[in-house]
Amino acid sequence: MSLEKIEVLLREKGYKLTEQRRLILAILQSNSVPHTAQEVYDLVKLAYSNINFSTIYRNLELMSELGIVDKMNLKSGVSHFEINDREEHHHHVICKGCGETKAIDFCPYKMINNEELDKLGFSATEHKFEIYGFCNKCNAK
Amino acid sequence: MSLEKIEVLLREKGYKLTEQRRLILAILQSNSVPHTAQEVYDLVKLAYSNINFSTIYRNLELMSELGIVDKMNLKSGVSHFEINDREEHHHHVICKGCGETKAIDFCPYKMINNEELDKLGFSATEHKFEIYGFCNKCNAK
DNA sequence: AATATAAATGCAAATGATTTGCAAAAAGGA
DNA sequence: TCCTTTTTGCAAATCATTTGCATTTATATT
Ligand SMILES: [Mn+2]
Ligand SMILES: [Mn+2]
Ligand SMILES: [Zn+2]
Ligand SMILES: [Zn+2]
Repeated sequence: MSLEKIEVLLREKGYKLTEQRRLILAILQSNSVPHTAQEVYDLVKLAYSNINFSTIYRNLELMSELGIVDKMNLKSGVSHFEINDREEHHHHVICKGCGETKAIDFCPYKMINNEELDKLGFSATEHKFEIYGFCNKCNAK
Repeated sequence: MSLEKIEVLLREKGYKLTEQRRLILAILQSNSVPHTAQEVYDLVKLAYSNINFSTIYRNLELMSELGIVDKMNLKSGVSHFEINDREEHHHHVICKGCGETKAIDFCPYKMINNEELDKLGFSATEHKFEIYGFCNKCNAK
């Protein structure tokens, strides 16, 4: 999603595009991998030393409600946030050594047959698929 | 896994099968769905009112390291623990209304072709797959 | 440009889940 | 029974995240 599109989306709902929001988005857009709130905070702080943690959290939360970012609970229990660029969602491979993540294109949800869910009387809204392991760097050690 | 097997497994590693551990296991075995530490605590407390939270946490953690229970981070960020009965692992459907979970047999990992992971230079150790939505009860409301 | 109003921020304190240090208690073997 | 090691309960600490509130900022209106 382009910054312009995001701005429109915010405006529509009565939200404003502040400097802080711009910076948070810039971070997320520059490297499209999942970041923790802490990581976003540290990086934003370089350009805007007065930034506060609650601003980071409030905005990541807001943007994830608006669908601008994806919020995900990886193994650790700490939330990770990633910009929602592509029109197709994707899943990840996560290194337990260094934390590096890579996108994978395979989506298991497309494989599942809806009868199985119907049988359970369940209407699905979302799903999560992640593979954990070690990247080649961490494997070598 | 039977209680006897579990006891052997603990003993082998120099651990003891205490009353508290027995009770925690009994809870997890009686209803084989994911429970939070809080839920386990509340239920154990009925039979052993002096039980402490740290005992619950320490043991759930230990048992998950030993593979006796599965520890999972569902959407909420609160850890859930489930006994590791079956010899085949399984995945879950989780109701966002009432929190009820149901097992599903479909495992996406079996579908993925290893070339894709090899290309990423990644050696996989585990994976997570969950479907979120609403059960028929919660849907009706 | 000055003013008005709602939204956003920084700060400090609260929260909730989980972890830790430590002294006392319990388990199991000698 | 005695000894050694593990386990427990308790209280306090930690870590991520959230909240209340006074102040500041963004933007629309005059
Ligand atoms: Mn991604
Ligand atoms: Mn299950
Ligand atoms: Zn998918
Ligand atoms: Zn699987």
